[in-house]
Formats: sequence, C-alpha cells, structure tokens
Amino acid sequence: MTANNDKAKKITDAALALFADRGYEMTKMPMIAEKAGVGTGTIYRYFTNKRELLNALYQSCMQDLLAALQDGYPYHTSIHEQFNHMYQNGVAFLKQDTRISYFISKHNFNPDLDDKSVAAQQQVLDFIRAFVEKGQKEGSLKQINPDVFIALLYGSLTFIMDFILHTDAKKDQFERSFNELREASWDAFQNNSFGKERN
Amino acid sequence: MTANNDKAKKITDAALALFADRGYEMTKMPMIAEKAGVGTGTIYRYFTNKRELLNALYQSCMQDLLAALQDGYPYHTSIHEQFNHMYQNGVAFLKQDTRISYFISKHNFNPDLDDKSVAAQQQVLDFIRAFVEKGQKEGSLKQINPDVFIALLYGSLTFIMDFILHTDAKKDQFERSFNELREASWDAFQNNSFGKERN
DNA sequence: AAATCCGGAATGAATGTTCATTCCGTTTTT
DNA sequence: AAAAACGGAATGAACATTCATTCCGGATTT
Repeated sequence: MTANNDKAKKITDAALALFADRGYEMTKMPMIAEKAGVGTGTIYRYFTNKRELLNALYQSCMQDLLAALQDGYPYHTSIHEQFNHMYQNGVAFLKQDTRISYFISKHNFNPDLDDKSVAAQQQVLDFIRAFVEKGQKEGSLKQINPDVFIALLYGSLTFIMDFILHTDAKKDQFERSFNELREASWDAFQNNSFGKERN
Repeated sequence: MTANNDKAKKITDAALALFADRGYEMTKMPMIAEKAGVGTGTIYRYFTNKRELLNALYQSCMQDLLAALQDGYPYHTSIHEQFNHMYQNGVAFLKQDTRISYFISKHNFNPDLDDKSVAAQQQVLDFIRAFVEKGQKEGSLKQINPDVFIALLYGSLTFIMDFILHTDAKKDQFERSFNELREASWDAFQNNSFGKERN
C-alpha cells in the first residue's frame, strides 16, 4: 500500500524530470525505469501505457497550478491586487519546481493529451477568464477577448521559461524579468482609455 | 533542373503541412512522400535525412519572417508607428500561410534544430531587439529586458495561433483579437511613467 | 518456532511493431 | 545507350509493451 504509492511516486517523478528535459517523444520507457530505480515492466503495473503516464502527470500539474492560483486569492480586494496575487502565485509555482514549468510549457496542446487533460487545462484557463470578466464588468480592464488576455499571460510566461531553459541566461537575472513582465502585462490590460486621450 | 526544383518544392510543401499539423516526430517519411506525390526514396535525393528537411524548412521560414518584418520598415517615423508596422507585417505574414505559423510555433526550441536554424531565429529576435533598444534610448519604451519584450510578443502570438488551431474558434473572430493583442502589447511596453500618475 | 506454502508485486529479456534509411530494378532524361 | 532520377519494397535499428519467471513477506502447517 505505502510501497505502492512509493513506486508510483518514483515513476512519476522520474517521468516528470525526463519529459520536462527531453519531451514526451524523446523520453523512452526504459529511461524512466532506470531513473526511477525500477524495472521497465513495473511502470506498466501502475500506468497502462506511456500515454496514460503523460496524462496523469499533466492533470496533476494542472490541478496543482490551479490550486496555486487560487491559494489565498483576495476576492475582496481591487482588480489590480487580484492580478498581482494571481501572477505572483503563478510565477512562484513555476519557479518552485522548474521541472513542472518546463513540462507544462513543452506539452501544452500536445496531441497525446486526452480529454481529461484538456479539461484540466480548461479549468485553469477558466479561472483566469473569470478574473478577466469580472475586471471588465468593473471597467478596470479593457474590453477585449479574454482569450487574448490569456494568450498574453500564458504565452509570454511559457515562452520566457523556454527562453531561460534554452539559453544560458542566469536565473537571478530573470527574477527581475518576471516582475517586469508582470508590470508590463498589467499595463497591457488595465483600462487606460481615459488616461490617454490620443494615440 | 526545373523538374528538380519542382520535386524539392513538392517535398518541402508536404513536409511543411504535415509538420505544422502533426509535428516533427509524428510525421513519418512515407507520409511526406505520399502527400508530395513522390517515392519515399526520392526525398533522400534532396535531403540527406529527416532532420535536415526540418532544418531547411525552419531556416526558410525564419528568413521569410525576417524579410516580412523588414519589408517597407519605416525607419524614420515614430516608434509607435514602427511598432505597428512590425506587428502588422508579422501578423500578416503568419496569416498569409497558417501552415507556416503553426510550423514555427510548434518547432521553436525543438532539440532537432541545428546551429544554422538557431542562428536564423536569432536574426529575427535581434531585429526585434534592435527596435526595442532604439525605443528605449529614445525614452518611448520602458527600460526593461528586451527579451521580456520579445517573450511577450512572440509568446503571446504563437500561443494564440495554437489556441486558434486547437479550439474551434472562428478565424474572423480572431482578426479582431490580433488587433486587440497589438494594442495591448503596445500599452505593455510604451513608457507611460508620466501619464500613469493621472490614472 | 522453524519449515513450508502462497499470492501477487516486480522484473527484464523476448516480442512484435514502427519507422528512417537504403537498395536496386524501372523509367526518364541526356 | 549511357546516365541520372525515381519509386517503393526491403532492411534493420529502435522502441513500447508483454509475459514467463523470480522474489518477498506474510500466512499455515509441523
């Protein structure tokens, strides 16, 4: 029982690291087994196939991401504060375990993701969408397609993660970049239609 | 000679469509051959292997993208106009052949890209970076890491392309989204440190 | 309490499949 | 009629998955 969870955990851990590093297709089952310190066949006692392993992992990451975004969410404060909270929680989540961020950014829209995985991603996007719509009703956010908002946030964040991974950029330098990106993103979306009478 | 180019063109065309749709790994050489109306072996008369085919395609796309960004670039106008020009040219390029956009967004940072491909991508990023740095010298753009700018532009655009591809969003609806994204991106980066106090 | 038995977890060599690449007979070009 | 280009079947390496066997810890018998 405990031993079971133990093995499953070792397997998902190894798979997460390898998928994040090399991607789904480039990761071979025996690699996962070796990294997990387990026989290849053992993986199939816990996951019916490679694809299911990917999906289990993806769903778990999405659930954790959603939980991170919602954690301590200040529903009662200003939209700007809510935005900062969401952004900072998201970034903290991504940085807390970079394997997770690389894994997510590498497997978004992967055709091997099943319906449950897509649904899990939708839950995350819906949470952000709800925030946007609330801000728009209030008039604090521009009246634009919420998916544009999502694309800007999610797209720029995953891109910059890839960028960090694939260039020898120093991590601490990007600490600052995340803040710049947060502020720039806020300026992108706050409704400043009165502040700028001309453009 | 003419026949040669003809076949090579058919092959790269088929490969572009398939790579864009299914990705590099999921595309099999016989698929490319069939779609190109050509024997499998014939591909190897024009490309030494699958990887080289990917790279030839990627480099050609990056060159075209760079050319599109530079085409009619208004070097002597305001930064805002330069931004709009670059953005609109970029979007027009991506929309003119969606296979190209999906191909690019799916293969950025792919480990099978070789040095020449990475260099070709760098050229594009450098062009954008030069624009940012000029705008920053002028004081029209925020003093942030130019790579953050690039991540926001490039990341949000490729994400929204994927979004369009993987949801049944209507194309014409996104016509509008591209404009919203352009305006939001501009607001993200323009230096509004003086205007801000009035909000 | 030692010896034996048992169930099912774990294993990794064997299997079968899926391709990238090659090879060679045929067709087209020169 | 030689040379070059072509097609697509053949090849073999790489890989996901399977399955006959081992292993282990806990019950059952002596």
